[in-house]
Amino acid sequence: MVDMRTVRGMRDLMGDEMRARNFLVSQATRVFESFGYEPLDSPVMELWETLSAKGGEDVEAETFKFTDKGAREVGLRFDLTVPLARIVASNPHLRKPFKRYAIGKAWRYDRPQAGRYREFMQADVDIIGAASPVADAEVVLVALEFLSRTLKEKYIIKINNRKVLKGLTEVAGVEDSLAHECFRSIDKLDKIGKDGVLEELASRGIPKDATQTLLDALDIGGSGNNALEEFAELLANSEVGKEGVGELKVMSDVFEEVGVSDLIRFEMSLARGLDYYTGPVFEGRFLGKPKVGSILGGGRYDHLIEKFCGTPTPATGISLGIDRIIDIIIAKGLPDKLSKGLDVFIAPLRKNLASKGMKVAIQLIKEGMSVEVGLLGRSLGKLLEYAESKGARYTIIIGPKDIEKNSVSVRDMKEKDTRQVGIDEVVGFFKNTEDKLEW
RNA sequence: GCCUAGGUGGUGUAACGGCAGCAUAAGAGAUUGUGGCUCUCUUGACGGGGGUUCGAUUCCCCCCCUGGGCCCCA
Repeated sequence: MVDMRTVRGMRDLMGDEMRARNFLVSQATRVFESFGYEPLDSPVMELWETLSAKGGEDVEAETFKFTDKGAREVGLRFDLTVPLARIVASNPHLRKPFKRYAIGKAWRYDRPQAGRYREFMQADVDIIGAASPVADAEVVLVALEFLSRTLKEKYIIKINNRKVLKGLTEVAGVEDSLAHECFRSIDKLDKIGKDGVLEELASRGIPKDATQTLLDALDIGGSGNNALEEFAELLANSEVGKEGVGELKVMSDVFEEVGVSDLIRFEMSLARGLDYYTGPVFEGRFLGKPKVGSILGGGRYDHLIEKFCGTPTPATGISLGIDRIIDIIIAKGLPDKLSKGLDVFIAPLRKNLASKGMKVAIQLIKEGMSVEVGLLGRSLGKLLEYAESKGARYTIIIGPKDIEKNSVSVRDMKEKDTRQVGIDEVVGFFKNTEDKLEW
């Protein structure tokens, strides 16, 4: 027997899970196109040199990296942003702003846990060449629109700014060399609480007189401009801090105007990944039952493209974690319309009547209906049972007696009512009952 | 990579150092033209490898996988 397991951390998507993913991908595509983003795809594999451009030893540890048969060092992409940066850098004449979306798989050599897979799908929008925080606000609005159509409730997007965090360390008197250690600790607030952060800060060598300022800052947060006023107050003596707050203010004004402020929280404890972001950062959370970690993340990365081509290029973007959202949607129970079954099942009662069945099926399919023809030559009872299990609204029975009369039997599976319909009038029959078919 | 709890048919579970049982799903039939009930039958499991033992699914060790935590989350 062949070993039939999947590779660690990777999964097959069947039935409802795949229906959920198709739904999410189609919704994401629709939303992205609505906002004027252009589709883009790129190889799942990149040269190792490209993937490592972001720097950091951790990248290597968490990448599927190997040597191909031509002795090239390659790896599976760990996000959709690095490939984008490569493409933008190698196409310097793209008209700006370049707004593109990409939906595809990425791979990370992580330890698998609930909601954390080694192969997962991301849906990404990015804006290249726009330095204004309005661009940052836009990608957040794209994500909000997607969430309102899919999860509908119980979600929030947290926002902060790397410049605000930098300012915070200045105000608190933390050395630059410890700044990243510091961010890493306070980012864990949700997970380990204030006391935990305090311990973390101490163990990472943050001076005691600095920790009080940092801890107080963790309380700052909320929706709308009021929270930002507190940010500004705290960072009054930091130029970079004030700059960061100013950017958030621009974003906040957009959210106020659009009327989505209650879905946004500005939080000083949000840091996200290191090295990579230069300005606003975002993270989305689902507040309901299955805890799956962040469901989206993103931010501004104004220096990444420069690393490839030397040309300073502002950029911002956001990534939706499709696999985690699949898990949420499955747990919530799939909406009926996603699991909607067949419009019509066709039950030939003799094998030699299958061709008649196919003929009728094709006619209905051309009308846009979903139709399946029974292929196993089972008894009528079994065929009806199967039709029911596939959610068929109607079953068309084709047996010798029907053919004698040049007709078929159309059974309404809900009403359990069967009537004779001429074999050439089937399409017309369903056109007239079209309003009954709730598509 | 580290710590920790687990792993029995597709799914959910039971038992035991000595025949691995139940439920459900799936397939066939009772019923070769009108389903969902019922009845009968069938298929299908001890994650893998080593050790202790007359005998291991059970006890021990290693590995793999899953969940939780840590590290990390580009």
